[in-house]
Amino acid sequence: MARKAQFDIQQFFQALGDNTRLRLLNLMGEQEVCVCYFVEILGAPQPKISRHLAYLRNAGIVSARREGKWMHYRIVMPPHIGATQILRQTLDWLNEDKAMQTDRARLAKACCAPSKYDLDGAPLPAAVSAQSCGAC
Amino acid sequence: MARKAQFDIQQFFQALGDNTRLRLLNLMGEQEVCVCYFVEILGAPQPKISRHLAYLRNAGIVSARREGKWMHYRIVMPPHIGATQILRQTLDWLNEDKAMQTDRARLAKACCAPSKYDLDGAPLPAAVSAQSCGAC
DNA sequence: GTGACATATTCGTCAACGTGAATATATTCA
DNA sequence: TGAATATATTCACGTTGACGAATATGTCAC
Repeated sequence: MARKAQFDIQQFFQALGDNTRLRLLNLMGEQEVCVCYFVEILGAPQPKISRHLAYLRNAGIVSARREGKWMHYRIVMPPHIGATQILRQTLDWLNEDKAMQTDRARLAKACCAPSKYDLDGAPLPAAVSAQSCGAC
Repeated sequence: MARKAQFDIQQFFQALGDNTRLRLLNLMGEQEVCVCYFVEILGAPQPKISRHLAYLRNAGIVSARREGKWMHYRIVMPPHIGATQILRQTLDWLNEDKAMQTDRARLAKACCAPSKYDLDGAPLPAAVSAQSCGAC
């Protein structure tokens, strides 16, 4: 018993109906991102980020992976192809938004920026570590 | 001043995050539908239907047209193409749901069914009146 | 005008959500 | 073991949303 709940349309859209969560999804895009970058880039208190990530996880939209002290979150495409397409469409939509572009730009150069959260040693997002980060 | 507010992503998804509203959108599909059919088919109190329709209207997803005593609602595709595609995708998704199919089937034959709301004389949905409703 | 009908709005209540502050848990290092 | 760091959870509070019940508005027929 206590089976994993079936994917819920209503819950899916509710999860997308918050700007903070949209910003998180926008930053994840196709890559895995460490929580500390969310905190740094959104400039929001860490518990707030954590709660929204838990909400997304509970809705089945993201999954988490622990790596030492750090937690990595990534988007997991829904089991339903329609939902997957909607999610991709949404990410494309966010791509066009000015503020969202700024967020992504800040993530791209986060490996160079000092921060109050001290990201030295924090795991880099996949896309950043894959390239050599020319800005450094 | 008091310009029409810009289309809001967050509000858009919030509007989709309720099952009653999803049922309403599913019934509208591409056609215009009279409120009395919503009340009849959803089997919900009329004020509840009206409030959800107002919510959708406020989010810019549907528009209303008065025809005598009756109000017709229809989906109005959002000004942003990405939102339009998401909305279409959502309608396709709903199309696959069993309960949503039942709702649409009941709308299709609503012109034949007697009802406590007495739909005699109520305006028929466009798709129903266009065809000759073979079931009658 | 009055009455009947279709729809919209208001009111009160309750649950869900978003938030900051504080605290708890988990992991690593010494 | 204990300290330091990263993340999660809890608590209290204000806001929003969904709801049933009651009421208001708008339109038509007479």
